[in-house]
Amino acid sequence: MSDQLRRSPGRPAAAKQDESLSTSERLLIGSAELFREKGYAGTTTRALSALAGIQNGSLYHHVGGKEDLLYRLCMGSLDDVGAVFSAIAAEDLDPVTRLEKLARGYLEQALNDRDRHATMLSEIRFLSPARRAEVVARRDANVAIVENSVRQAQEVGQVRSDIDAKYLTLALFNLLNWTIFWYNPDDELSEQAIAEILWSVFSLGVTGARPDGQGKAKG
Amino acid sequence: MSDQLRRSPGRPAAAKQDESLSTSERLLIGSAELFREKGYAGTTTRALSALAGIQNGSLYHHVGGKEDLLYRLCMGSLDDVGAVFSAIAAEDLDPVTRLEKLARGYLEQALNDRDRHATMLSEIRFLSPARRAEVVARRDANVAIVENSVRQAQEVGQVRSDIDAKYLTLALFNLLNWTIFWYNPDDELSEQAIAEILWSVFSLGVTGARPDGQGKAKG
DNA sequence: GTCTATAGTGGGATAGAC
DNA sequence: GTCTATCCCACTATAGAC
Repeated sequence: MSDQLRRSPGRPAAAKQDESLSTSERLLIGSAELFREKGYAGTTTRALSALAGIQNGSLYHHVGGKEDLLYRLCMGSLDDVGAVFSAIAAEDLDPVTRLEKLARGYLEQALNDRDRHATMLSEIRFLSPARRAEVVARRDANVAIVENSVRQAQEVGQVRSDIDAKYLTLALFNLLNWTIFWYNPDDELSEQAIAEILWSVFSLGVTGARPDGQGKAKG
Repeated sequence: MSDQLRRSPGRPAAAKQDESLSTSERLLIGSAELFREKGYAGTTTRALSALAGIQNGSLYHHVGGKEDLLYRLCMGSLDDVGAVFSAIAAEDLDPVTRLEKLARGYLEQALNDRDRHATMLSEIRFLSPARRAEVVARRDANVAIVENSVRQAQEVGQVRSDIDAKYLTLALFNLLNWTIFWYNPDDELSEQAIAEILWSVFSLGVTGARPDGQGKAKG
């Protein structure tokens, strides 16, 4: 796994100074930082090289080009999530507990690896069609694991069945994904506290139980 | 209001052909399309000009530069949301009904104006510091209206108080904002059906009521 | 209000020495 | 594995004619 390629949570950009990393590793970490901050199109290979402490020409000894870095970041991020998901899926859990572990595992990965994960979420469109398709397929495989858990939880009656599993899954990822764009580890709440809040809202919202005397405001 | 500057929902890019619009209007609509598709940094002034049916040099008769277009899109989008919010805030509603109307109004705006809204959400970072601060302040004012509604709903006991209004508001915007990036009007579900699902999950998740015999999965 | 032409800059990527 | 030097292209924006 690529644990060592992840910046410590909440640390400022420091790929340049870290002498313990190889140039290729610094390039990967630095590209996640820059792609997140300035976007893929707004990041120059010169800036990437500088952050890794090499000259522009030297970059092409390590990667085929700028798009290579984006591709590796996307696939790496999704592979890490996939590994976490597979481990959870292999456990013997009741569906809603599995769903909770999937959601918490995903958020933990995303928040501890925000540069790479945010890049994966928002810069996929800059990949070539072939690579984009590959990355999207990888992402869809991860989503499918969650959707299956939702469906199983519906089948055993743990989760409301009045909404299709597809849309409950999308709602869950809405809740988790957008967090990456405002979460700040220096703020008052820890990553675990955020996970607690989001799961608390989602799990309650998804069980199908309604408080007396309120019902849908529409009706 | 800038209703006429919005593409019909779900229509493909057509700013170039629409003869009923002025060049400036075509530029604004076209820039939203391109910024959403290729990002601000990935969009060239030549592509913008071409989409509006003029030559590159002519663009500068209408706008000071590329950033102008981004600024106008962001402020326009936020002003429209602000107008909707203000109208709702002026109505005499109980807090949770007001909250529902705010959420539905926001989603309706966002989904009917996806290019501009998505651009506002993801390209703000490319504005100059001064303009970015201005746009962020405008956005925060809109968020504050929702957060106030959440807080009032908590005070009258309509919404759970075990989570700070700030984070319930963030959760709500998580749920709404990310939808823009996957919603497709050509898919099976209408914008109203999506709103129904998301509000259903959020409102239930936020009332604080829990089904018997389940409670928090954490124990 | 639009055109053509172009200034001026900076980009991604390559070549070949060390 | 890194350097310097450079090619070639694309970009934003301007100038001035019509």
